[in-house]
Amino acid sequence: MEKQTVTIYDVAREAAVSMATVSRVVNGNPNVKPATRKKVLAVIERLDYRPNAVARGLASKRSTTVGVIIPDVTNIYFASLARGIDDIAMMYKYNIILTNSDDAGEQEVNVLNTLMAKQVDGIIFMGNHIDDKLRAEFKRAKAPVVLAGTVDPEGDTPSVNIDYAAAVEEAVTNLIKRGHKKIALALGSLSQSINAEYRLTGYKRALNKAKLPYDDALVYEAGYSYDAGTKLQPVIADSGATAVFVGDDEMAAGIINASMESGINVPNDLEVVTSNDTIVTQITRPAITSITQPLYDIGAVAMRMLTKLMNDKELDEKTVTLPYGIVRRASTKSAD
Amino acid sequence: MEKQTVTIYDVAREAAVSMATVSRVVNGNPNVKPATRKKVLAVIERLDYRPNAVARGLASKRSTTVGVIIPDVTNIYFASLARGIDDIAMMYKYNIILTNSDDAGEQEVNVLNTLMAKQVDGIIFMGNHIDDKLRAEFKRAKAPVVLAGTVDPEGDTPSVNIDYAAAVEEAVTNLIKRGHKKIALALGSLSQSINAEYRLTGYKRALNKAKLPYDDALVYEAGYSYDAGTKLQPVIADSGATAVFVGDDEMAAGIINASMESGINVPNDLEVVTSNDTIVTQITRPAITSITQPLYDIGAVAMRMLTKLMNDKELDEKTVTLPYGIVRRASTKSAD
DNA sequence: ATACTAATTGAAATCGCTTTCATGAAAATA
DNA sequence: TATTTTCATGAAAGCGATTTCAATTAGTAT
Repeated sequence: MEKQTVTIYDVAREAAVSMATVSRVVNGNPNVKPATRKKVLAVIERLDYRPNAVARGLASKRSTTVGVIIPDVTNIYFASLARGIDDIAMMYKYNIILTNSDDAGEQEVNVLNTLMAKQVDGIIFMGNHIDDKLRAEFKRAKAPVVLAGTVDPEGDTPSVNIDYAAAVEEAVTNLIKRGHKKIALALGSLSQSINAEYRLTGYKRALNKAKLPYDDALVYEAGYSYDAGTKLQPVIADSGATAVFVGDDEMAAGIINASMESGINVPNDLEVVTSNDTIVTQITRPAITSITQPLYDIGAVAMRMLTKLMNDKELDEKTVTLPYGIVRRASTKSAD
Repeated sequence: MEKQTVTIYDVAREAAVSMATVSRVVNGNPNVKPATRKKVLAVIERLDYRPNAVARGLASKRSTTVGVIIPDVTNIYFASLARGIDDIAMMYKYNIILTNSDDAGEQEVNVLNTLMAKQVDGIIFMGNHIDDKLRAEFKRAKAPVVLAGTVDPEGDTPSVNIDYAAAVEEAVTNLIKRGHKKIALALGSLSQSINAEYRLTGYKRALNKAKLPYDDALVYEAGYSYDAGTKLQPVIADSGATAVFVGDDEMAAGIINASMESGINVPNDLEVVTSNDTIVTQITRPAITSITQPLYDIGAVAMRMLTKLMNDKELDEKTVTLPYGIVRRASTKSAD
């Protein structure tokens, strides 16, 4: 009792025209006499004909589908970018094949390959690190790739980001201005270039400018999770740091809650600044001062760039840097 | 300078076999002499041949792609389900076309149709409400549909859920046991059946059992967001309720924070219980007592059911009800 | 009317793969 | 050794569209 599918051929027959003509009206090709168009449209309506996108993809070599590689959908930061991506994609009539990579290099390469096999017209990649293997795959891919919220120090792949180094530098400088001498830096893995080459750089620049010594021991590599934050807190407390810049909001929440519970007051004993301005920063008590990023827009702009690339248009700029901000909340003392 | 694509035909020629044979080795068909297989594999390797999934899909009428309709990826609850879905999908070699519907009926129907046009082999639907139109589309679709974390009172569509009514009943009963007489119920729209027909039912059952009067005025329809919670809090405070059951974690967080800030102590003046046990429940202070749901598993099980359906197998049970729990945290006083 | 250009159509080739069916070769049975 | 079966393989017909190119019609200017 398989449901019967109506094909372009059925429409052509019923409307007494050729498949070519049906194809034209379906695709809005103007070279069709209005009367013919009307007739075909009527048959399409009557037969409830829906073009088969797969057949169309094979014939036209365009799938109107783009691949999106994301470390983990349940990560609000990346999910927010994904939302921006999908909205713009939908606006341009593209669909999204979404796959989680867990930030694992091997998995990323795999996923990239299955996406290419599915003939996606383009790819948006999100991740915390890009290694040579991945870069090689990007080059090899015949579909354009755009990075969203993802840095590649090599910079040959188009990307959309904020200036992480500058943002961290500014945030840390604010802390320094308020008199802090020992400022901890709580990040994810330093093997990820966003940490090693951007956040750490911004941190060091701020110290340098203020002629404060850089101390390795104040830089922590932990996971990007609430639990990682709670576990890291005692270590930070022992270090004697009076402020901490954190690379992830949930981790910051963990640090704050663990601090308060062990009698360390935030912000009086420890000021905390975080990176992503997700809803988490508003939920904690105290709420968390944070770098603000136009998350949705990072995704949206990346997708816009990709549509250009997919239509063989030139990009105005290969590396788009969106503005960031800093919003002060209760986890830091009032400025100056 | 278009990159040249290697087709099955090229491989066949180079290996001096027919396309059929190449197809067989690519698909792991056992009817190929080992020597031949080896030879073909070598050519595939040398030419770096990758089967075109679109062509394959057209020929075989299976796209190894499933559509996933989600209200909003940035909603942790649904994103968690999506993660479970994707992991299992990947395990079975399926890819996910993910689209946001914003819970809007019209958009849901649209999306469903473009998914069908893309020839997805199956669909997983998540949403807060299913109306007749949508149900009709499900029937019309020739691909199987499974609901994840989504109730349909009509119950003809296979689905995976927890027993929301029972969970709410238990949670509210716990509150009643601790002496509460006026318990507020903060939900999303009552036009959504999960609220109107399940949560509200569970709430009423608990009251009934305890012979407490049901009062319309204690049931609130708000949005599922942090801000909705902060806005709703003063209203709840005015109602004289001493406890509240909330349908969404972020909303619960808003209620808690607003309460504490206006001098209403949680749990002493107001006990709060929420529904989804997302990370938010651990981040707030006090942390929130919550119904626990196996979010990841709901998605995973739904995807497993879908794979069966896609392979024309019978389902053991059409409606799967996974176990829920209740985890006590600081937003309620210690039981009994 | 006549010739010429522009606007509409249709025929047929493709897109890259799967799959059925026929066939020759090799293995098993008599 | 003759006869069946079983294995491996290839030829070719789709799958359901797009797209090129030629043919036909309609329009417009002599």
